[in-house]
Amino acid sequence: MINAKLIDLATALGVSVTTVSKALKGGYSDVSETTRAKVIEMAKTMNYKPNANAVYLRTNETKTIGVVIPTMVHHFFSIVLNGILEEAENRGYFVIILQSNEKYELEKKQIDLLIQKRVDGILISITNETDDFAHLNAIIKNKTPLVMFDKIAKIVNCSKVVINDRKAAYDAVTFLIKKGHKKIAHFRGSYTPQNSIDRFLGYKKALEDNNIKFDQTLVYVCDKNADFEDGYSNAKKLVQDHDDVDSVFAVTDLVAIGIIKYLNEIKIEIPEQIAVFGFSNWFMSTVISPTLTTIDQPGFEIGQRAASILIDELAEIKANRDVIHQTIEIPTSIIERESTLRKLKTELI
Amino acid sequence: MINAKLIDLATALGVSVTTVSKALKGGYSDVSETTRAKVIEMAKTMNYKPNANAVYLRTNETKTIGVVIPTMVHHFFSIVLNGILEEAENRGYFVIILQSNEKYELEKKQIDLLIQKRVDGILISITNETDDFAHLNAIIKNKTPLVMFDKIAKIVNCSKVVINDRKAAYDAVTFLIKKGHKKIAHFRGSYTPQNSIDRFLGYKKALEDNNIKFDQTLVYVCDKNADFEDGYSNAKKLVQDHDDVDSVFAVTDLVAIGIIKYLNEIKIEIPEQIAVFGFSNWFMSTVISPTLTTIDQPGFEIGQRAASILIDELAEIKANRDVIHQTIEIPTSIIERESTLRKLKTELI
DNA sequence: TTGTAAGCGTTATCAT
DNA sequence: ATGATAACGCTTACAA
Repeated sequence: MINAKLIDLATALGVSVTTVSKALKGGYSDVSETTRAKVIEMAKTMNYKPNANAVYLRTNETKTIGVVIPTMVHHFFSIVLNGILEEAENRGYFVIILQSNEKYELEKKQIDLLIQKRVDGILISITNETDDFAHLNAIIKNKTPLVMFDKIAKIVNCSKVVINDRKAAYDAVTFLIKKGHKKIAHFRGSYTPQNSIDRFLGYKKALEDNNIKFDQTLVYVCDKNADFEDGYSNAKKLVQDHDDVDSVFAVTDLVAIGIIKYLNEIKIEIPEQIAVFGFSNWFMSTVISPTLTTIDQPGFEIGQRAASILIDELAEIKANRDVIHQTIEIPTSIIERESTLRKLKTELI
Repeated sequence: MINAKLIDLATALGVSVTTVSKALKGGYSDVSETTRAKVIEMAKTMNYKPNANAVYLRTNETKTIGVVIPTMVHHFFSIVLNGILEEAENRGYFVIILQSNEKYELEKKQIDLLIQKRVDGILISITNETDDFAHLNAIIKNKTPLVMFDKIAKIVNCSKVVINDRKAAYDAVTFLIKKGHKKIAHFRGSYTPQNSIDRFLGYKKALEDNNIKFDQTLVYVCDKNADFEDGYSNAKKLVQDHDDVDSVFAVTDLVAIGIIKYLNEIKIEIPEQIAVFGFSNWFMSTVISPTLTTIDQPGFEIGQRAASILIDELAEIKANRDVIHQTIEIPTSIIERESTLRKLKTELI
């Protein structure tokens, strides 16, 4: 038998569809315990599973949230997704995940698909390309709650979950300065994404606040993809251009690992000659030699909070209450490992 | 306006719902080109998006496939998912992704949810725990096509996409033997998963075929999670137990990287003293020092083929043709890197 | 306590 | 070439 429906249970038991429906949902005072028990029993033996699509048509709820991210082949995003999935599951929501592959056009298309599915709400981390937000505003106008996380657009009127990239970068560079580093290079991301800009600004501010003159030639742009290759090739340039550089703050762990790889190859000692500081705390950072000092960017919590806020807003709307958008900043922290100079230990050795 | 529907377009244009529906779908000969153009125009201005749930109720198709995997925070699975997403998108299907977190009970629950959503078909890679397949057989009985990939159960009657783990392992160990290694340890996965068993059997067979006596004490079980920690701690044991071991074949890159990490720490040279061979070709393998020789397990293709077969079967069923299940073996290959002895290069240096 | 019937948005059959 | 209408599976207001 293919997918039993309410009427199948009803005829099998000789009662009405209404009774079956009420019995299964529970919370109705007007169905006797005995019939209720019988219905539930029968549902189990006939392996009844409610048809979510039909349910939606009546209730206007799909109990589904849609997620659009640039890519899932990315440690950070896969952790974020985990946070989203856990929160959604705990609160009885499905999750549909779509990738934008860092393409604006695809992002638009994916949102369209989610709307066709009539998801109850949408979580999004936008692409680096995205600079027109009409498709996001359309979602909001459509009364579908939207929560942005990680890669957000400040201008869009919705709740957001972010980290403070500027502060985190500031802390990282200050940490290097405190350790005695003076000539600190920065491998930045490309010019458009907000977090790339913010990390750069944090770097610059930390230098200024510590009376170190900002030197544009110490800034290298990783605009390919802010990945391993970028780090590797720019590290090559760096040591050619500046033989006296004593540390690098990289926009991403992947870039930092590219740097480490190159420095290892040409036998420059890390951190004794050049210290390296990453960003994100990917698993890989614990595995590379030397292990990488980095900023922990708590992906799981970001995902969880984003989902939680979205589902809260859904509840508010259902209860006909006003939704107040909020922007949550998840705190980051420095994870100190081998790739930065640890004065004490070095002195002991 | 919240989500325009057919009737909104119809009243706006002064035509019937039927006409609008036909015009939008296309392929109907009985609607004039002029009205058709008008309808499409109006659909655009009113931002009409069909309600997928309502469509399903009529067509019995959700154009959605469900995917259940142990975890997505895993390079291999995230690549597989990419393959699935690409194929599904090209062929006009949605994808709902659920995680089982390696828990049998959760796997069952996730399948239930997919059935409630009335997905057209299901792709699954089962958990290591799963040894009862009633929930999978129920899907099949339910006439929902099922395709298993990577972690499969031979006994379940459906199409499958796999790699030949035994052969791949056999090739890996043969490769080591050809390079002159004689005392080859194996860090295997736990006892239940089929691919862990198969890789072990391939290892054993390669030894036998090359007249190397199988030594049980050279086999270490990574049963925690077949992860980095397992590799690291077992490497410690290995060098204590066998000071003359000359190579290790690891069940997974992650385990291999744990080994490399430990050997690096105690200054054992790789590959000169001990060669290391991984399995899966994770990105990390290209980044670790020395880079890791491994088996390339083409995740993208696995995902793509699995999705393709599933969607093909959907089409067969729709056309009322018989479905013939197939088992596809995606070929693997050896990726040679620094962690195994390369006779020529070493001699040159 | 139980049942009848309308309606959700769409498609498809049958008239016009 | 266009439209009226039934049907998909479910929930719920209302009736019995």
